[in-house]
Amino acid sequence: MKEAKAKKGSASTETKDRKAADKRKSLSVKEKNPKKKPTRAEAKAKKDPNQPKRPQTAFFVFLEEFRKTFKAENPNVKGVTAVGKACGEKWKAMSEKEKAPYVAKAAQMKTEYDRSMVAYKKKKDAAEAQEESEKSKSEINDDEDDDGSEEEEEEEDDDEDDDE
DNA sequence: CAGCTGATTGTTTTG
DNA sequence: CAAAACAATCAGCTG
Repeated sequence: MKEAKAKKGSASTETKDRKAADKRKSLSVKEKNPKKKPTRAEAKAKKDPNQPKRPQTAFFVFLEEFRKTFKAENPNVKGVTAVGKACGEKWKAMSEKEKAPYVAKAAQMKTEYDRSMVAYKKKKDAAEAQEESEKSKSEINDDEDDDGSEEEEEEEDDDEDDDE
């Protein structure tokens, strides 16, 4: 029943939000359209085992916790959609201050991701170099040795601004 | 039996 | 710069 696209009368609250939602869903995972060739598909095809996944956003961090709360009070909840919607509205209702801890957590995750990305980048760079250099042949050299060479350092400026 | 879908927003990614 | 994709989760449905 996916054809049931009838959105009926949009209950209440926001109504203009369905922009990237349907799109992303339509052609994201699973290639239904053989003609369509999403660019990412190629990258996915490779699916680098070392490529770190994207860091969860503050919303996701909040979502994880929210799910527990939501399910705790709504054990009858069935799918993720219910929580998603509820969380979405709640998230919007939350003040930045309340989101702050979640945002901070997300920022931390991003930092970790950044670190992983550097390591992955090095590997990737080496892999590409190897690919270009050696077209065919048996590679196989799996040893990790660090050689600090190029690293991107980011400075963190602490500026606290609190306003209510 | 096994795997995808759906829904939320935010960050990452690529063009 | 902007649009697209994907990040987690979980239960339900489909092949």
